[in-house]
Amino acid sequence: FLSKEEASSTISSEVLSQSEPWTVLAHKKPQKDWKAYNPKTMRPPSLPEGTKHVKVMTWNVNGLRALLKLESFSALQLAQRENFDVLCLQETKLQMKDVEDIKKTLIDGYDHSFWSCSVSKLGYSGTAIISRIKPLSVRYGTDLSGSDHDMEGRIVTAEFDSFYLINTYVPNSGDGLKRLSYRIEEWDRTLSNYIKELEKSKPVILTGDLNCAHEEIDIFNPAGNKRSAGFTIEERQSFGANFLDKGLVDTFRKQHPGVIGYTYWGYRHGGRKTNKGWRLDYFLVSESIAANVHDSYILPDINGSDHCPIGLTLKL
Amino acid sequence: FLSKEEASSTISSEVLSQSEPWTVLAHKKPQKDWKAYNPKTMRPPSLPEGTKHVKVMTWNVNGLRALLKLESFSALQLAQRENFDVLCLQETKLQMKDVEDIKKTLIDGYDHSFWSCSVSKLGYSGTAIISRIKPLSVRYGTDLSGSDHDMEGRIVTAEFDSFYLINTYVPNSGDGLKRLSYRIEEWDRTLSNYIKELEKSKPVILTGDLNCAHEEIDIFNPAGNKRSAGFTIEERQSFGANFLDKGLVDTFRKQHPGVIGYTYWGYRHGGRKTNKGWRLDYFLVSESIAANVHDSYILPDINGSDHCPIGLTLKL
DNA sequence: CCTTTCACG
DNA sequence: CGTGCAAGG
Repeated sequence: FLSKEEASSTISSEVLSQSEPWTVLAHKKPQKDWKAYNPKTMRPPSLPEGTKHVKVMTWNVNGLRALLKLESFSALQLAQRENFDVLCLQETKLQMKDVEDIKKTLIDGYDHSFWSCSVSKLGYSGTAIISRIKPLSVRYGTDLSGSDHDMEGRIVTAEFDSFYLINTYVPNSGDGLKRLSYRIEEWDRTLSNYIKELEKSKPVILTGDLNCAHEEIDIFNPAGNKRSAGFTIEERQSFGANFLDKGLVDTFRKQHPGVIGYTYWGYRHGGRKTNKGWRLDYFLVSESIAANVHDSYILPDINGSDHCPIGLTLKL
Repeated sequence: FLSKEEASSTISSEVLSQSEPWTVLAHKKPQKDWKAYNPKTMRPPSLPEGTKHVKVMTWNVNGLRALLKLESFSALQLAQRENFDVLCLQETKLQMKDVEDIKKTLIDGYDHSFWSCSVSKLGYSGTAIISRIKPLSVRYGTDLSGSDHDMEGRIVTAEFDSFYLINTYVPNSGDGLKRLSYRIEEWDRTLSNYIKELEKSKPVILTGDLNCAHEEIDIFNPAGNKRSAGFTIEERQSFGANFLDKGLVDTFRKQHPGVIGYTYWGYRHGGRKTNKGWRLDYFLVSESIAANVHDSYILPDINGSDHCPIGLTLKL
């Protein structure tokens, strides 16, 4: 993973030029005038040389150790291709005891990494921020007083010069929506309040697996998933009320209105092949920096997890 | 598994001519004048055409579904090569719900199969007898009255014209020998009594994973395993008292005195490569038919489990 | 080491 | 379907 040994290897065409799932129609009957997202045609040209900017990527890896075992995947290639400054991970499924070994595999340059692991359930959840820029400060959990009440390793915040970067893995509402009320009344509200506190000093970038497809355009089968975790009306309204209405901008949607861009395809029904996907992973940014977003993009061709990575280029 | 589709395929040299683990010395300092078993040189010539006989094989497969997934293994090839009449399996790790699907994969000719599955712990233990001869009767468990008290699917008996075939997976005494007293006082004694009852009507063949290396010759490191499950003095004495002293003959040992022939190599320390093995799998037969044994043999070159199959050719 | 179940997604 | 755990051997 970001391995030093492979630092001189070239980018493998096997990994980087896959089949193009985003060309598959999102639904048998595409509604209205929606178009499918295509990163090859819909990404803006690179920023002019010398423009000050930061590149952040975020990825729910669904088990980091399993991802690193795949020969088909080299995070080094990802780093070389995307040249990101900061990488946010969710569902690392690491235990604290694994972290030191994983750190050893990071390539040179990404020397600052911050790992939050579940202490209540081993090998569950887990988030991380890996950066080549040293953050001014790092916080685990949402408790501004400093004591960490996030027992499931779901949130890490890194403070940089001009923004806070919050990386979170929002709790899934679960089978039978058993955890729906916790998700909304505890998690979403607490997170929303935490963001408002941080925004008092600096703009915020909220990223990660927010575990909600906000609108019908964000899911392949809206009608059939009205009571599915991640697309209940409760979660969608909470997403609006706690994040968008509080002044965070959904950067992908702002840049690509009417564009279908999924970031998750369940393993269960071979969803990636048929593009039966969901958009669950986001970059939300404070309104004050929304105009600085140069590109909010999706990399649907990166395999190795049921989610794909997404990226944000922000002019500084 | 014994698949119909492959019925016309030839025996793959990949599977059948492996490296020859039996040529590896059993121990750095082989004791006395023990020799390593070599199936290529130590098996008698085939019986003359037309000699009435039965071929029985037995194998602890350590999870039948996993074995069947291996491309390296085709039970058809085993059937073609060994031409067995009856196959006894242990540690199938099947649930009753799996059995019908597994039966469909049996090749033509082996039309009679009898499956015992653990009902107390799913995916644990489990035995089966697969036969091309239809048995006169079949019994699950050791209760002669017929009701089955074997909750762990450890024993199936098939009655044939001239013998009973008992296939068993003897309980492991466990880490810390937690189950040693159950193993000896309950299992071995009950099994011994059951055999004596059956012998009143017909001779008995007892086969399977008896989970005991009887003598020092039957284990690679006797000194280091005196308190290991399967080589405790209690289990070894029980093996002698309950089976050998009661008139059962250890057919491999009778045919091959002073020969090291292991049937199990733990996965944990790559034991198969270094031949750090145990002889845990047996054919014990009633004295009255011991002279009919033509060959009691081991097939150490068959992979796919931590045990290898063993076979018995019995003249009728 | 390897295969099972189980929880979770 | 796939990851990671835990028990069993």
